[in-house]
Amino acid sequence: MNEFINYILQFGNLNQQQIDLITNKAIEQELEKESYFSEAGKISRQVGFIVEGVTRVCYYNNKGEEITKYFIAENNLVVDIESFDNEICSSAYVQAVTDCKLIAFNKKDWKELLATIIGWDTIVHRMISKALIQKVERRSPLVTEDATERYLKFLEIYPNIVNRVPLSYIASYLGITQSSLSRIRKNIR
Amino acid sequence: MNEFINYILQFGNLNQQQIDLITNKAIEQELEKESYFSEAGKISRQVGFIVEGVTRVCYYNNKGEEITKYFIAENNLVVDIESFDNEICSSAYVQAVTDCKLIAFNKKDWKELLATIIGWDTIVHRMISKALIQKVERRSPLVTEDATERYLKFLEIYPNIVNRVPLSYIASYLGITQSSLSRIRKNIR
DNA sequence: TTTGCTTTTTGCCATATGGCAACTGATTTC
DNA sequence: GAAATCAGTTGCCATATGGCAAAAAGCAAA
Repeated sequence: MNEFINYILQFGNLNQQQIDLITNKAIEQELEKESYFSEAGKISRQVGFIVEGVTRVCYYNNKGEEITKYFIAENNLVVDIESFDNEICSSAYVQAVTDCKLIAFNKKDWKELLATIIGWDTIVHRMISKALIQKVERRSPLVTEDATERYLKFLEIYPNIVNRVPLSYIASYLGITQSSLSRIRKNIR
Repeated sequence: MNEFINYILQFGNLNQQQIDLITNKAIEQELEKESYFSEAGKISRQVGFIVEGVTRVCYYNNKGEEITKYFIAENNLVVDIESFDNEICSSAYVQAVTDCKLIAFNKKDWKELLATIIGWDTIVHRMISKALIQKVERRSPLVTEDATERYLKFLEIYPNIVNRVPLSYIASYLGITQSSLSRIRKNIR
């Protein structure tokens, strides 16, 4: 739980009482490898924070290929914000890539906290904005770079997850085939 | 100005008095083709809304190539939110691709509005979030598709700007060379 | 119209990546 | 320990895209 408190305090100040309110609503949750935190076609009803493990957001393109849109590892929020906020169906899956431990809030509690704690909405907006900006900044450069550079960039951005996720997931994140990625890795060493 | 009012009212309600407050702070501004709304290395100090014209956000990669990160056309906010909010230097240019008319707010006025108008902060957060989500959703699929599909997707997303921007900008947006894009266009017809 | 300038198209060849299938190596299951 | 399974690697060849330079087309100024 400390990790989460530290995380949110990066974005604004809260007193102990407020922190306790938040902590009381938090549900510790385990997510088994391969299982889903939220699914395409359903409305996302939880906000999560990853304490341990790696997840990914993925979807299927019109050729039926599974595409990894991004990875989310420890100490990050995990929420399909568009689905959660607007109560519309999600278009992507959030899947545990390894066994995960998370802290989660259901929608009712989350709303209650927003209504109760002065300044919590600002903190939330900052957290969400930062996460969204990060997604753009990470994904965008991939479009214009060749496969090797993309992979190197992936290593920079996610230094701790290369050895924890299947090659095929990384390949689909980078927009190349698994074979190509395998060859690229050989050439880098 | 009406376009802007309609735009913000999509994200929440405001009474006439509040709208007037906003309108009074708004500065109508023209931006000549090729000139910059904000520049890399500087802190962005304005929030803009495009009434007419097309802009793009671009930067230079480590090979010195100019990359178009995205286009922003009429009826959209234009702001480097990370730079504006956190007062850090921007890493990208916002450039007029055609002559533009915009409505702009300087930082002081913008802050004043946020402090004065109840609910304005929520509206702003919604506008920004939506814009950010849109950026992710538009840019992300490009990574995994081939050049022709990217171009078709570009046409869908930006139906009204193909003929208003140089081919080279579109090519750099799609992460392909201008020659390739030219050939792709030939094949599509 | 002519001239000059910019943008777009095209040709030629090189190279990166894809597609597919076989192979290897590690891990699990019986 | 043998067999099955799964993830990753490799080989072979096809194809898309890049790099570069020249040609063509479009556009604006004189």
